[in-house]
Amino acid sequence: MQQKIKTTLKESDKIIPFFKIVSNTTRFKILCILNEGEKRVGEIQELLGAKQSYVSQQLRHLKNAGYLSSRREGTQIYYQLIDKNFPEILKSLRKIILKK
Amino acid sequence: MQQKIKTTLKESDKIIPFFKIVSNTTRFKILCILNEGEKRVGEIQELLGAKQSYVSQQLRHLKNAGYLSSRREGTQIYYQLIDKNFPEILKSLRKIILKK
DNA sequence: TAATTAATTAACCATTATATTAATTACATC
DNA sequence: GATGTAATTAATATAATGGTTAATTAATTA
Repeated sequence: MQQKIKTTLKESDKIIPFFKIVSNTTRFKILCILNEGEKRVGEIQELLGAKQSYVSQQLRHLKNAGYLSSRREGTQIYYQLIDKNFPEILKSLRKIILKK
Repeated sequence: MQQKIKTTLKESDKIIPFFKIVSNTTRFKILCILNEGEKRVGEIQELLGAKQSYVSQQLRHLKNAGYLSSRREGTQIYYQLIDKNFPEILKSLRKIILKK
């Protein structure tokens, strides 16, 4: 059993970075929004009711962490979710925490 | 679809507090340790290799948030997990993130 | 090429989180 | 009641986050 604990503690290094990313409200919501499909920065900003510059900062953060990719179209930039785990995790957490 | 996003954004208030708790390495590890069964503060401290006072602070934090309960036995205090969701969430995340 | 729009980046400040050290409480034993 | 041990609490210093405003880049259009 003590061995089982040690194994779990080692694994935590792979799980905690995910928690650090999604423990920020804005970042978590961005992931939820993009989980429904690609969006422009302006659309995300509008849905969140947040400052554009702050949304942009968090988008960059999420992109650097490997959760998002982006493409430019004229003056607008579209972001999309590239993480394979997030949709599954969200689905699973909704089921457990919200009983849905 | 836009409606679906709004629903998810509202729900996030119920999910994010969990992330804030477990995004701290010490707190997450404490939950993992206690997931295997009740433990004394000293045992937890030893498994983590952390300062006793810091472990104690995080135990209080987790207790205040409703994740733990405690009982005294002589000079020692035993903590145990009372959250029903955590074990299930951990199991689920291990499966998704670690493919186990 | 000046003006406009969309988005990013930089600079900054307030708040919160992390972690340490010192002081305190609570119990047990001599 | 003095001593020792286990744990908590208080006080504090430092690092990290959250969030704002202002400046900058990049593309578009008059």
